[in-house]
Amino acid sequence: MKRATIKDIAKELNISVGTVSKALSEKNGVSNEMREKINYTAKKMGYHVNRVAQSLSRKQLKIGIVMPSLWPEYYGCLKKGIDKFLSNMADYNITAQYRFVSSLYSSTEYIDVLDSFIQQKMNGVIICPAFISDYSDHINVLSEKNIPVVILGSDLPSGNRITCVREDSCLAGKLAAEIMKWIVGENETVAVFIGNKDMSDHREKVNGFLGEFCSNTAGIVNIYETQDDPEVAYILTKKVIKDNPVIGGIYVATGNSISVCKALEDNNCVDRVSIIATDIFPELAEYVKKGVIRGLIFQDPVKQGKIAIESLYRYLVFRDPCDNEILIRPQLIIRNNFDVYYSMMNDEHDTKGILCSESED
Amino acid sequence: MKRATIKDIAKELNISVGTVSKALSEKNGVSNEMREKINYTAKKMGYHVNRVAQSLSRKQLKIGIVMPSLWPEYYGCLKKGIDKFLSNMADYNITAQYRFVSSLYSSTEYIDVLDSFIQQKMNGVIICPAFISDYSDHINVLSEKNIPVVILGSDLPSGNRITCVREDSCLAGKLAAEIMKWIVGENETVAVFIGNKDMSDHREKVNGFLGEFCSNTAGIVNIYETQDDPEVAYILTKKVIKDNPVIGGIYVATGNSISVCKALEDNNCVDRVSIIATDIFPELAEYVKKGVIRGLIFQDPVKQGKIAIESLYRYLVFRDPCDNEILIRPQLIIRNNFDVYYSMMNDEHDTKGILCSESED
DNA sequence: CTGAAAGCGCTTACAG
DNA sequence: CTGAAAGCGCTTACAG
Repeated sequence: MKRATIKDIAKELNISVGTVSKALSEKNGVSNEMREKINYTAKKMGYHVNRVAQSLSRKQLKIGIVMPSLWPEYYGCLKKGIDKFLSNMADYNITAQYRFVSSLYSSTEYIDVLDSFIQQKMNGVIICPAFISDYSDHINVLSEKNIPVVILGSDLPSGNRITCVREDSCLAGKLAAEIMKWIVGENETVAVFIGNKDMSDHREKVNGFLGEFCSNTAGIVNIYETQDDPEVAYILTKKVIKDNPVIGGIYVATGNSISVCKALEDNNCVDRVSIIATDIFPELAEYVKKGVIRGLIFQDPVKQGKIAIESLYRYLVFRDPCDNEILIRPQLIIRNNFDVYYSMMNDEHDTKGILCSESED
Repeated sequence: MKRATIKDIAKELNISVGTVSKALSEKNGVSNEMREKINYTAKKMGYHVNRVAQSLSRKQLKIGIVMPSLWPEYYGCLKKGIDKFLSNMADYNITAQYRFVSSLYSSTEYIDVLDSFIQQKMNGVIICPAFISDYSDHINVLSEKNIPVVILGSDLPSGNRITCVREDSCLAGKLAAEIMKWIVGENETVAVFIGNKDMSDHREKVNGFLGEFCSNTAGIVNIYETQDDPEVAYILTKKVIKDNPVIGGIYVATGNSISVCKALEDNNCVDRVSIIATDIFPELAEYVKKGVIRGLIFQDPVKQGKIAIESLYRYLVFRDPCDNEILIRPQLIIRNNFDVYYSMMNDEHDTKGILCSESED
């Protein structure tokens, strides 16, 4: 009935609990022979470490986190997820230090921060990459020093990390396409707006969308880059609806849906063209209600942050192996459930202590 | 920097930690004067109890759970959610006892179980109601003995419970209707299948659906009872498609979607009639792929179970207040994301320890 | 390499 | 009503 403890193992083998503890947590200072005996007995007795007792007694875990200070709408959500985990785990003897880099295009800042994390003997590190990313060597330095690294938000081309947590972009594109097919007429065309064709997750969304949308129809699709600039998105929308008289829908796979909606309104096209948007912003509510935006693909960045630090914690404390990549599944939002998701995002009381995980299972 | 502990409070007031502990956990045996001084000082020092230390030292929490043994597809999911929480919280010194009642229509079995829970001095109780429910007096007996009760799955008409965790049926109906409007043609009619018109959550789904579907169209809708019987659902479908030559969709708000799909196939109507189904079953996969089922409203019963026991635990240990009712928001599933949800449900490795909650926030 | 001891922050019988 | 002490299951300097 009662679970076996290290005390039970120690008694069984007539040794001290300290030795058992050291062996089981893979520390040095135990002979191989002893270690094997202990592991064998632990397995035999069905021993599982008690995490509660463990976190009460071990010394504090130090996590370093680095992210851009720009784009708070996005990176702020990742941070919110991390903070949420941290506050839930406040009793678990874990502490985190944020460092913010000011440029999206420079990697020297990242390198400096990473160095300081090494000097501070952080137990683990989370990196939210910006655009340019040629510091994979430095990630390898961390991993050589046995400091595990989790990449969060979007992946890096290389570097030795334990996992990368990001959205399932391809599925996002597919879902958008599946809905789009229901909404647009048979002979209408469709446009896709993304930020940048060179970014892998943007490309994945497009590929997902095209694969699904064109699967059993002859849907004609054009792809446009907004550079994640609202003004570009506005002008582009105007141009697209002028150039394509039979356009029926736009999939805005990036954050500029508000400008797109405005442009549609200003040109009296809201009845003709439907929008599938990405993620939730306060300003979207109005367009969702009006039916200009017919659906949203929500890629829960808060959840991404939560999962990232949870994975790191589990790796550090339980030596839990990580999948090479953790993809967060996008959620489908339409008019009627917009409110619940929206209030979920803004709810302050959701910071109250929470116990049991929503790791993607 | 370091958080205040009861030791700090005791030192500050020159008293023993035992007294501080007793006062803070609202136990007897502390003078009012002392209690107030301690509470004041605790607040002043920003004290928060360390839940980790607490659960290591307190005696084991005993939870009693009673549910029907019938309908394992449904109640089994609620149980799975509870079990998931329990396994995540295995180190938290908490134990549960399940009791199963064999009839959906008798309340004497419930009363017997509840009595035995009282005798066993359970710290808290979870009740999953069946159909007949005239044991609210007994729920009040529990609450008089300071045994908190959580109702799970569907609510009871009365009785003093701390909360009830169930699906948001009205929203489920609304979502089904919003999608249905996209799918069916302007002049087509629609049918709704529910289990029983007398059950409040079934009625709520219908009301949600009607309110949304008829809002800005002249959609004609007929409501049918399947009695949750696959054969009835099959016959009914046959009848409905015969009687309504222009029917375009059926919202199956109950668990019989497989029979409905079969009936459509057997009568060569899959191209004419689209289904919006409820919840995920293995047998649905085929019909989702084929496009017979165009959308599913998933009301995560596993999550309901998880949230129910989490709420009870939090109430017991932290005295966290509960909302009178906790409604789980339904998720929208279409062809492209069916697989992720399906695998999520069946995944065994998701029972591995998990830390941080998905309580509805 | 191994062990004895102190400690993490709390609760809980048991004395006084 | 209050306090001293043992204990929950583990880790970690420190001796030997």
